[in-house]
Amino acid sequence: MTDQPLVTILDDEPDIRRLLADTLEEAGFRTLSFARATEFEAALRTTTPDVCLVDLGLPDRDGLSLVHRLALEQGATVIIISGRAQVQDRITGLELGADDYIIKPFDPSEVVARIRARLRSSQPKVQNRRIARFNGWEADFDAYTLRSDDGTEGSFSHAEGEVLRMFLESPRRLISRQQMQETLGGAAGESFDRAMDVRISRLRTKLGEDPKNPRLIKTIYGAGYIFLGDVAWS
Amino acid sequence: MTDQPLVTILDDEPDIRRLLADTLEEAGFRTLSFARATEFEAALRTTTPDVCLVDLGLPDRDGLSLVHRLALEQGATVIIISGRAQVQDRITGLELGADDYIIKPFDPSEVVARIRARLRSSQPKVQNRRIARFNGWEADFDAYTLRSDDGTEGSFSHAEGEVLRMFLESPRRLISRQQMQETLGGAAGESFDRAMDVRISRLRTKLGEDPKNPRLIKTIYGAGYIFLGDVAWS
DNA sequence: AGCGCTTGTTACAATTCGTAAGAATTGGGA
DNA sequence: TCCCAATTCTTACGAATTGTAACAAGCGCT
Repeated sequence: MTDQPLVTILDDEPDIRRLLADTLEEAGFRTLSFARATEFEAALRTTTPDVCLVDLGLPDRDGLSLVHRLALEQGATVIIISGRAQVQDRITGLELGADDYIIKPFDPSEVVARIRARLRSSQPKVQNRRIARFNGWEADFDAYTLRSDDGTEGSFSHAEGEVLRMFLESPRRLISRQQMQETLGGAAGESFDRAMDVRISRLRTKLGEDPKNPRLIKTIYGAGYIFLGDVAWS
Repeated sequence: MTDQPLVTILDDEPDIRRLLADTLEEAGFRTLSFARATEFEAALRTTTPDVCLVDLGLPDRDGLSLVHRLALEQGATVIIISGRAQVQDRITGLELGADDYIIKPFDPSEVVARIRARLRSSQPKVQNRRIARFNGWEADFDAYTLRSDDGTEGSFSHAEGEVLRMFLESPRRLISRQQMQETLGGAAGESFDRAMDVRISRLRTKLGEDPKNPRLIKTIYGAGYIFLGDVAWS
């Protein structure tokens, strides 16, 4: 799959084959179409498709046993396309090893989307770091680090991170004290609200805020806090 | 994961939650149910579900952005359950990273079958992968050796390897102390062992970590540990 | 038994974080 | 404008959590 992914189409109706092939190629896939299972199986000996679309109810073979062999024994990714819409049909199809089950009549765009979903899940999952950039700062919520554009690098604790995350998730929006306590798990502690202040105070210090004139975390007297900043998550 | 797969259910309707939980548990899954996205996200910091069922149209958050963060950024397996049956809804859901899209009203048995299909496709990762490379290190779990790119070569013990493997199998994920005790055979209800700390301390030493500023194994006070590193198994 | 390696336990140092207390700030009314 | 009470900020301290060195127990090998 170094190039474009290869999708095979196995269906006895020429119209369906053509519709699928056109849509998929337009979406950037290579396709190979087959009308009969025997042809398809012959081709499998020389090619390894990334996804196999298989129509059930083929004339020359029991579709389900084909799916079973393909999926469970050969480890291929199989999507069933079938006119049989009963729940029981879908369940047996999936239990025989199919990765998805699409009902006719289908929307070609949805087929594309479902193929992409399958390809995605077979890719090695690269976990992105949860990083937020704002006003000259970069907060890494996996590494618990806070880097400034001027080079200073520090770290924040878990409790500080919870507060910072709340701010960064809803910038330029008033966050009431009570709201904070609820989301930050202060279920039992009644005097937890003082702790909140301390967390914010410590966070302000780490962000280099001027106590007289905070630019990022502003206090709204009697209402809560508001975080001013242009946040971009990545 | 070693035990039965864990499925999380996020839906604001209690009846749906109960229906899904009952069916899934009867089918042999462990389940965790949540009514609101914030609770669910809080739990995600300490647990790693195998499959997440997410209802769109939650009151307290935009469901699609949640799916996006879950699926593409955190690499979770997400199945959307939604009352919105339009093709376009399904396509956007899938393109945002969902692995499947089930329409309400659904048949619980089909949900089970689709969950199984997802688990099946993520199975091959538990194969004979015994060598991991990460951030200039190479850990061989057959030879119990640890090689660094700069040439130094050492070995690690079985106990150290257990911890290291846990980290390498879920990088950038918070691993709670309790979770470690459970998977590493420690009996529950035991007086809290400091043994885990010592294992980690020794592992840190072997990885050449700076005690003041660990780069790979970070401690989250009151929560657990997190392993930062780009892991590639072979 | 003797040796080396691994692993758990203990003890003490370091860090985190809530609480308390007093200082500072805000907003409304005299 | 000035004053006062409510609210918020900051600092210090202590309990809980975690790091790590030192010691001891267990195991395999010769």
